[in-house]
Amino acid sequence: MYPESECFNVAVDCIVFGFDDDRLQLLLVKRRFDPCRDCWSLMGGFVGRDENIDDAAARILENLTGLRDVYLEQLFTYGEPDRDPGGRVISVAYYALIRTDRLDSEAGNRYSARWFTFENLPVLVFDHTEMVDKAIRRLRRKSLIQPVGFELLPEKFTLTRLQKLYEAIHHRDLDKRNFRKRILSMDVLTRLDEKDRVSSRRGAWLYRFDKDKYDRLISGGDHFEMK
Amino acid sequence: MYPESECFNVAVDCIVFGFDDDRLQLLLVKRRFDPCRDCWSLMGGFVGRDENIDDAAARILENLTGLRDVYLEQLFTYGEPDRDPGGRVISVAYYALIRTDRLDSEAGNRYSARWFTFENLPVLVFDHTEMVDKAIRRLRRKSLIQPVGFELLPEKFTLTRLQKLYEAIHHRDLDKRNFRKRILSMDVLTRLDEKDRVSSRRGAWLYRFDKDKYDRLISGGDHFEMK
DNA sequence: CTAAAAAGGTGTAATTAATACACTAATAAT
DNA sequence: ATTATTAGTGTATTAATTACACCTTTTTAG
Repeated sequence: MYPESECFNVAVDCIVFGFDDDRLQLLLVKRRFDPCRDCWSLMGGFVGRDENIDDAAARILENLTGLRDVYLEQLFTYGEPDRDPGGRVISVAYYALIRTDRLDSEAGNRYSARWFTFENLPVLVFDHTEMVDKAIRRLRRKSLIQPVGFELLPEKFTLTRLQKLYEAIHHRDLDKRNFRKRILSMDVLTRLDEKDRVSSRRGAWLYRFDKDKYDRLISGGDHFEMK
Repeated sequence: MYPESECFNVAVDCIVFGFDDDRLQLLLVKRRFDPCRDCWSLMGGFVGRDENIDDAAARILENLTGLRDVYLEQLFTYGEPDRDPGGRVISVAYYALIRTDRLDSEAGNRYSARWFTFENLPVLVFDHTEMVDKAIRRLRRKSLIQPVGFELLPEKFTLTRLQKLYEAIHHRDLDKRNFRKRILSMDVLTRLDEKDRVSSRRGAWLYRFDKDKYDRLISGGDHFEMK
């Protein structure tokens, strides 16, 4: 500890994205303590004494969702002196991409967690709306150049569903043929010998993201790119 | 202050980019205190009690360079528990783009500051090399989609010099005609009635970046893009 | 049993953007 | 007057992106 220097509470806040009902969703909790008790908020918590910040984010997320090994990326650090009326807290925001089908709803209940679509976001405490805003912009950019979208889908998915995901993230319609042409031409998916018959009478092929193929793409000097 | 929570020293480290001699340069300081006294390091300092983190970065940068109103962008927060052997410090890294011609060399001397090219970087303390690495990647990406490059040039510059800057940032040669075509087609530069005769017998037109034109470009729904 | 409904799946032509490329112009120094 | 040096300019080729429409498969309802 450098004694001549000031000392701050450091927290982590998690922007938790999910994909359900063909919409991008956000998992929010109701604060259980003052200030702003009962307001909607991002899931957060304090960093521990000897804890790495990434680990703190993962711990807090596991607490909320019951999930480990989730895609988690540091977003930005918020440090306005008066951002939290309860005292000065410097907060490192992370965003997470989770598969809603894996969610442990038990865990969520403890925190009165609820999914919200982006069209329906409630007012959030402090600067959390700003955090969400930055997170969605980051996700949009990132999803174009890295295969992060798959983190939001179940292991097996149809191309239509993948397209709906990109449409939800970017909030615009895509052409079916061009979309398929592009994603298939990169050769990062494996088609399974299995069809999904839930959303279609005819049945649609199921695919999974193939990390090995992706690694080969990259080491060949190419990029993942979904413009 | 949330008393149940831990408390951390929070610092800021600045990755300071300059452009001189047709090369991208980095301003480093020699640490004047332990641990790692006399090692090369990024310029850093602690955040003050009621100080906004951006302001802390600006203060530290002004201390080093004598410059205000410098382009400064938060990069990433580093919080490994043992990243600083002198004690746990969470550091918010910023990168700055400065015009080397405006630099107050007096200020720099106080910190034994020196410019280094990227081919010649010394070993840096702690995780500072990682910070630099992230900063250059961010600058590369950012310079393609926002007009941040101009922050590294004097007010007035020739197109050749602007091209050299992009070449230095991206570390690859660009085609002169294609480069000019592109930058001029966006109409964000104003050509002055003035020529630079330092680097050429014939003289080259001087230009300046025109914020108004840029704003018009953006509000017209277009983007700055130097692919 | 056949018609209708609903999603799956496919290819090509037109347009636009990116790239490659080489000479003349102006001026200062010799 | 010649040479050396950087400035400045346009076009043709190639590659990438976009726009666009029909047939297939299967279930359900009449």
